[in-house]
Amino acid sequence: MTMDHHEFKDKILTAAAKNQVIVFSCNCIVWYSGKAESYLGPGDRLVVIKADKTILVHQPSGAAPINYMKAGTTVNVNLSDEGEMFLNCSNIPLKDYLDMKINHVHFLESYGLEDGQSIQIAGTEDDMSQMLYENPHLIEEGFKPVSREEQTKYGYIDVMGTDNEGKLVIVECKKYNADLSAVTQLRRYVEKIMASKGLKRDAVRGILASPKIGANAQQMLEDWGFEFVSVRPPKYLERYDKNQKSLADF
Amino acid sequence: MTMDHHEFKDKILTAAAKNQVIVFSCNCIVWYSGKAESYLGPGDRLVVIKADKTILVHQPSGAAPINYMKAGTTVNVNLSDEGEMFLNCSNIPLKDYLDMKINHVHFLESYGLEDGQSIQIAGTEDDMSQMLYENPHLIEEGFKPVSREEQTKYGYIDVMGTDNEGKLVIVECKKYNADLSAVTQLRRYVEKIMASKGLKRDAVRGILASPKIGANAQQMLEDWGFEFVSVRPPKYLERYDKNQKSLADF
DNA sequence: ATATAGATCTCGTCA
DNA sequence: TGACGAGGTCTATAT
Repeated sequence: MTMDHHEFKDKILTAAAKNQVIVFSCNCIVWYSGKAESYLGPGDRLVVIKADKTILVHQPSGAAPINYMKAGTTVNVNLSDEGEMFLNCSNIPLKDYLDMKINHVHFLESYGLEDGQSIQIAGTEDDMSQMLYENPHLIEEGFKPVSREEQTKYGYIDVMGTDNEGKLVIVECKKYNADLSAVTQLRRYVEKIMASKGLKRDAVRGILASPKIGANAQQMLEDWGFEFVSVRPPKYLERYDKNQKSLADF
Repeated sequence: MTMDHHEFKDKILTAAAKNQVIVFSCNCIVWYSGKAESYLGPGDRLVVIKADKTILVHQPSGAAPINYMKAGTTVNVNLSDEGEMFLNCSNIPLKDYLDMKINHVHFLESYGLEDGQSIQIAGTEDDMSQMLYENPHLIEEGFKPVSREEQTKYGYIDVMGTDNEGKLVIVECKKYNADLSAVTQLRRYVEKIMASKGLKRDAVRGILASPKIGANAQQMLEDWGFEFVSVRPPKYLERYDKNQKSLADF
């Protein structure tokens, strides 16, 4: 495909005005200025301009965009007298600027995409805290949950309850590996509760519930008198088989 | 553009075999199973298959992909007897599976992208800690930095030094707003140093250096006897003007 | 491989 | 709008 600069400019501006999703591949140089500044030398990239004017610049490898602009960006194409082409993007409220010198366009497509669907996810930390709330014996025998996802001034405590001696128990759960920040997070909640209820340290138990915990995190947990309970994340829906038998389970 | 299933399958597999970057727009349903499970009902999406077999599924809005697969994924296209088409992606080592029922393809392009460039970024937290190391008066008069980015057993301490009384000072810097986790992070470092050097609490000062700090974080900081120093993130390169005069500065 | 922390994090949620 | 925390975070770096 050959595409001259004027054709590129026309296609971009027309599609952008219609809030189409635009994608093109090109050889380019990229400058960004805003919360940080960056420069990316010449190379081939894939550029996406979304319906909400989110802009993504992707290299041929890697999951994350190498450069991007948030939704609400203004897009312009400018041609210089010397025959150079620039894609100039600005988001004034955010003080973000992204500029590309486009040396060569490999292809360009645009289309009006319609999608009102929201994703449904199972197996999150929220599912895990719900599992613990509904199956308190997974923490220990005698544990009585009182609240879940308590997002008050005490903090966003996953599960709170009492043990068989009536002592307050605060549970922080992690889906995967519990690390140092998980321990400090638990500690922060315990201290908030202590302060707000005027309790002493030995009147509150802190429990970190996760599949596993790192050695350093374990040490810090013990140093602070907290406990670790090994809990597997909730069993997800069965992987649907090749006949899609269980697709309807969603 | 009209494209039948066999043509789609052929184009995908051919381009994937050549490690081209593939992008197509389609109406589809998406299932994911791996670290979690998800379902996304029918809608229009943009799908990218990169040279390293990273796969991204994007909705028309938003910066983040709604589904993705990490590099090294195996891609297949399967046609059912009933005329249905599926893009089946699997990453066996990661136990990740992504499957799409593709109802209609709006467009498809692929191209062999070459890009050996690495991005250059200014204005990161690392730049900020370097600025403080080289301009210690920004912390306070008499501050003498000793180490930077100390990633030893003591932790990843941004800047460490001594004040004009010879007391140990630990600085944690944040580019933007310092929040509760920044305070607990600082606290963790101070405690590690205290423990490793056998120092008492009043022998170590902890300073949080950032442009601003939240009210709750400020309170926690004071509760723990730490200090806040207002520091602006490093001045970036001047925004290049419209004549690209300063582009060569990179 | 694991551990640790930053990120122009993004995204959702709630006061 | 800001604050707070989760994320299939991703990515880079060090051990």
